[in-house]
Amino acid sequence: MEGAGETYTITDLSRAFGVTARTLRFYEAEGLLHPVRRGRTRLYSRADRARLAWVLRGRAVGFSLAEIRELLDLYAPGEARRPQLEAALAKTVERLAALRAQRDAIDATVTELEQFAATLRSRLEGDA
Amino acid sequence: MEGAGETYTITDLSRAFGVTARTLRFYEAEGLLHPVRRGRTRLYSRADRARLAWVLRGRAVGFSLAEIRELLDLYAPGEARRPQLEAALAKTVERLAALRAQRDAIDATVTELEQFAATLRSRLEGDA
DNA sequence: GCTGTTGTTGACGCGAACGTAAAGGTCATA
DNA sequence: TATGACCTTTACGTTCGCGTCAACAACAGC
Repeated sequence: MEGAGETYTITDLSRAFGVTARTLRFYEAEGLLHPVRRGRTRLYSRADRARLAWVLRGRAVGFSLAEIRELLDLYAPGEARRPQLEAALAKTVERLAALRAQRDAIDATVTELEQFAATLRSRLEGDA
Repeated sequence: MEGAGETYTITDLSRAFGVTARTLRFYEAEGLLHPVRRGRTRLYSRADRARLAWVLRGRAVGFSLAEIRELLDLYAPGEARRPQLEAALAKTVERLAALRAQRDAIDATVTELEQFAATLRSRLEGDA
């Protein structure tokens, strides 16, 4: 019974998520992560791990780091007054709409690529 | 009965698609569009229009311009020999897999954001 | 004590996707 | 003819998301 849950070094996390240490330091500089320090070295908590997972998924779906930071800040209100809750809800709804639109665009592209693949296959067969 | 179908000026197209003329010239320099010239000024055909639509949708779903150019080139084979058809098919299948993965990531994020929105709403209601 | 591994903070570099002048051609219209 | 609208090329500037040294500290093992 030492402290409060596991901690991770920067290489632990970088390996676990397939990013470089540089990336993690950059994310910290951009306000996306806030690891504590033991001396000078960074110690990442499980909360930091979860935040990182969020960051990477956000990035994968096309959010900019600035947008991701916004969303993360909405997630960690601390003390949340009504107008801020409303603002958070509004922004969240906004993001949802954008994400759904993006998914629709992807679906449309997938459909077209599937058709293209089908014509390619038929041309290959007819050539056999 | 003049020529072969409508043509568009650079501002026609930029307005129609909500991009700047600079963007269209840039896409041409990158080999994504190939408008003909009347004198020095660019004339875009309906085929160019369709290509542009493809480019913008590709960009919206996260493709780089280089990837988009690849796909466009696959679409316009001219004379297609078997190994090139096979290569085109392979790349297309690859893109499809990537797109489906991205869509899944988006779905997961949408789900989480919906839950977050729900908790925000309940906190706002309980506060009423 | 030396080497190696892992960590740190700058600071400069880079590719992608354009933005933004700068300097000028062409055409219509007043 | 000159004023403006629209087009051109050339070329440097900018933002984002890191990569890549450089120079140093801290600790482990031989």
